Amino acid sequence: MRQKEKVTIYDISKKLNISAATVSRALNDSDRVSLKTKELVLKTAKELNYQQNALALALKSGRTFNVGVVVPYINHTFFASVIRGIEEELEPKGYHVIICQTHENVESEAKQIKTLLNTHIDGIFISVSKTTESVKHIKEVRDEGVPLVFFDRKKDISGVSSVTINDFEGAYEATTHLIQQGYTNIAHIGGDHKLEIYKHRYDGYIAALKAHNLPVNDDLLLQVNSTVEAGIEAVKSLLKNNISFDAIFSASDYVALGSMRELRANGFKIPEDVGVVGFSNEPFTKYLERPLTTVGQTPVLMGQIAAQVFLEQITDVKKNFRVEKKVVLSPELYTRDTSIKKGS
Amino acid sequence: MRQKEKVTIYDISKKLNISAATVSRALNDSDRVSLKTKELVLKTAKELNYQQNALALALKSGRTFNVGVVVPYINHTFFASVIRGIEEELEPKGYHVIICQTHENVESEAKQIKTLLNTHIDGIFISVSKTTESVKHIKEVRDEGVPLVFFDRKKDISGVSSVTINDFEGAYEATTHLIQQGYTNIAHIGGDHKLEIYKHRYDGYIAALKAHNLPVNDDLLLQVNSTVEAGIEAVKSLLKNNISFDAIFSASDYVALGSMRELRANGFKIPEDVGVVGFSNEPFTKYLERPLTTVGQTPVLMGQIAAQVFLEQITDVKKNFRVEKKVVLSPELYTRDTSIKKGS
DNA sequence: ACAATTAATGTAATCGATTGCACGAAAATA
DNA sequence: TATTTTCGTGCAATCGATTACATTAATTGT
Repeated sequence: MRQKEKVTIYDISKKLNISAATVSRALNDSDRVSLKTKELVLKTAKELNYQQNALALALKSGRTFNVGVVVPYINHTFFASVIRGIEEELEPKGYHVIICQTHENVESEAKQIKTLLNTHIDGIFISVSKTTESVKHIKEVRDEGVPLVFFDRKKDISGVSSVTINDFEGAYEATTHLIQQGYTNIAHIGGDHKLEIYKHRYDGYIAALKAHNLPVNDDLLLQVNSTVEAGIEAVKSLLKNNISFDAIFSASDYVALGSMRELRANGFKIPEDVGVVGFSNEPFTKYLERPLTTVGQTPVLMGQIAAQVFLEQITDVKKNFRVEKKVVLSPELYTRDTSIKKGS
Repeated sequence: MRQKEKVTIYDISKKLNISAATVSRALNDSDRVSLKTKELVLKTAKELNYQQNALALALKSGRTFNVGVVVPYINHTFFASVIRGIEEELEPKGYHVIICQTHENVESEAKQIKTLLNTHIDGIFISVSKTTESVKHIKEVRDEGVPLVFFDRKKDISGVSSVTINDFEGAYEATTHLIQQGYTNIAHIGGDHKLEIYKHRYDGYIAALKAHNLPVNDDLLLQVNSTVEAGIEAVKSLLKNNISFDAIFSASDYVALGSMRELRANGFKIPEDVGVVGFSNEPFTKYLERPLTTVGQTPVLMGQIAAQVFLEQITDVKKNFRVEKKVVLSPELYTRDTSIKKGS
């Protein structure tokens, strides 16, 4: 029941009357050890239930086989799925994933990164928080020579790779879909443009309107947080100001959900009176009484690719040169109830 | 841009022409170092931007200040909130939380635990997976002398502490609430009794029926997975078999959601025709068109308390004795639309 | 049969920090 | 002034594994 004494290579070496160096070489399958001793060592290692001490190895080699993933919230399906993708790709290679959440707070983000560096992780995957403006803490990672890969929410830093989706395209398609359904007065409830993704979604929305010769009405443009409450408030404010609209393209499923709730509370029918499209394909969107049309982002794939980029990176570092890789994935529109006009 | 050479205590010792031992003692504020050298060391440490090498320290001391949290899914709000609670409590003490998910798979669970042990974490928090029957991998943790704390989903192992909620009480209250609303034919869609929590919820349901002199009808008892799909299937099966019921107490919000969907698809009105109560107070329950009555579990508090139990444990281990602590929290019923009969 | 290879193993330093023990110097005591 | 404490510091071992270099033993060639 008490602390089990750990078996070391010295225990094996003593038992076999050979040096620890030979044991180490045998365990690492070096060709400078006779087959006989190799087998002997392996056998006794198994007998004594030897487990390599990861800390000692890490101290010596500088590699921990741990990578860090930094996300705003782990309970957002999107991020959880990306993490899943990273895990799937890296676990077979012996890596372990350390997950950190920032709760959309830069200070927390900087702190988490610092802790990760201090834990000597071999690489960092990050989707920056909304409040992140200064990228000093991120540049530090790069300058320490630790591979860093952005996913989804990135910042432009030279020498740093990223995997994102084409938010512009997703927004363009979503908006175009609404237009094709006959909606002409489409509001856009987006997010803070400090985050590239929201800027791109906004741009896609605008481009789609222009491509179909629809006017851009500033009254129909809002920037809010990605929460149900914010969606409720957004619609309240539109209604209060007597701004007319017949559709909402939201940059967030949560906001879309809140919007719909408030619209219904005010007697609007969806999609008859107002069409709604969200963004992210959160699982709940599929299970609503009226399933929500939304833009899906292939997050698992994003994680897998981010992991691959990391793996390339570390082999490149060995070769002593560094590539900056920017991968952009294509989103997919899930057309469901909230945007299909009955008449059409 | 290249690997920044890390500053060690030897760099400081060289610069000041003193031994590394003195530097170490100065940095640790030992009383065996003169105030003068202490200040000098601290100053140069800051100048050179010295960062203690966590790996070396861990190798020497045996403590990493990392704890592992093992959960089925990180994107379930309940688990994410527990993790949040653990973080809140442990971060100020210098601990870092490593999060692992098992996807409800025992093999994965055993593997994650093995990796955690190999990473030399200082403690493990775990909510076991549904498929976990053998607890060999968990006993190993205890036998290695690593503090382990169960939360929510536990197994009975002597010498291991746990923090759970009173599932019996939650289920009893939920069922009683339905009865008081006038429902008399209450189905229970629960989960696999291999998990204590589902057994307890079942027991609470039965106890409430008996306490109100209602018969227990085996036809109204189902065990399914905690998914929307399973909820749909469950209702389908009830309807197909012509089993009459006027309420559903589900042990999962997801199942409740699926049930409601299928009920509405078949023309049933909620709560008029059928009352529904879920379990967990998932965020979406609040935002449904008809908000769902459900049992809340104070997950953040659960995490905080689990962390406190861990902290007590490690001080106790130092004192060389071990307490087995079982904390049980009280759930809270959130009464919302789906169980309030208009008439009443 | 003896020198030259080659193969197998051992020695010791290293990664960075901590700590028991020893030693010299200064301070306190007699 | 002589002697004992106390104080500050250094030396060296330790945590566990790896690896350059040295050394011994075995094998080959001539």
